Amino acid sequence: MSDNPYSTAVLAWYEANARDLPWREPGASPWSILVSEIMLQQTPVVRVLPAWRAWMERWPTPSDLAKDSPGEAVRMWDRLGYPRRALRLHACATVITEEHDGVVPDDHATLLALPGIGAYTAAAVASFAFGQRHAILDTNVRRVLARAETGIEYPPKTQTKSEVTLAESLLPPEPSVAARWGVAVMELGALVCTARSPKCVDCPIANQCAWTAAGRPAHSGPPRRGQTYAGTDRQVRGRLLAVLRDSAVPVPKEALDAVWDDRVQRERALDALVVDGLVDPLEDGRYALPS
DNA sequence: CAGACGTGGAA
DNA sequence: TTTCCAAGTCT
Repeated sequence: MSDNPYSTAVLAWYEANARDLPWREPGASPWSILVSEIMLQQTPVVRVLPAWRAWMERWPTPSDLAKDSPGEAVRMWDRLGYPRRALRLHACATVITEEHDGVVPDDHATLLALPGIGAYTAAAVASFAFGQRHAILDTNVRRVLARAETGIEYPPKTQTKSEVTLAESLLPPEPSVAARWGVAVMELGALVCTARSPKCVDCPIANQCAWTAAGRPAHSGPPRRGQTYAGTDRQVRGRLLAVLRDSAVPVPKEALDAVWDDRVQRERALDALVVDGLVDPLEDGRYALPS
C-alpha cells in the first residue's frame, strides 16, 4: 500500500493555500474542533467563524457547556440554522462530562455514539483532532472524487458504498499523512473544485482529473435539488423559535400566534418543536426555551 | 431510505 | 427574483 497518485500534489497545494481557520491552529482543543465540525454541518465557514469564537469564549470545555441549560445553547446558536444541532451539541457536552470525565473521546466508535455525531463528524474529529487515519467523505470530497476519479461533474444525490470504498482506497498509509490528506482534499473542494464554476486552472491535479480529461461534460440526469423554503414548516419553526430566542422571559401563546397566519401549520410546527425538545410548554400556558 | 431539518449570500 | 448551495444527522 502506497500513497495515492494525487497525494503529493494535493498536500503541496494545501500547504500553500490552506485558509487560516482558528480550529486548525496547533493549539486547537479536540472540543473546539468538535464544535467547529457541528457548526459547519450544512453551514458556510464565513457564518460559522464568529459563532464559533463566541461559543468557545463562553464555553471553552464540554463541562462549561453542560453546566448551562440546553435553552442557552439554543439561544447562543442564534441564526446559524438547524438549531437541533445546538441541542445535540449540548447533549454531547453532557455525555462527555458525565461519561468520559469531560474529555473528548479519541475513538471513532465512541465519537459516533455521541449525539449529533455521524459518520463524517466522527471521522473528522478522530482525524483532525487526534491525527488518526480515517476516510473523510463530506460534500467537498465527494465532489472532488466524482470529478477526478469517476469523471462526472457531481456525485450521486445520496452517498454510495462505492464512494466510501474509493475514499478508503485513496487513504495514505501513514496516519499523520492520511489526516493531512483528508483536510487537504476537503479544502481543495471548498476553494478550487467548487460546485459552481470550478477553478480548474488553479487545480493541482487537473492533469490527472478524469472529468477534465473527458472535456468536463455537464451533469446528466435529473436536477440536483429543489429545496424550497418559503411557506414550509421549516420557515414557521424558524420564526417561532426566533421569538423565544429573542425573549429573556417565557412568552405567551399570543406572541407565537402572531408570527404565522395559518393556524393549522403554526400549531403543527410548534408541536414539532416541542417534540424535538427545542421548545418547552410551561404549565402556565407560556412557552420557553428548554431549561 | 427518502425526506425533514434553518439561514443567508452569491449567481 | 429565483435558484442553488454550504465540513450532515436522524428517523
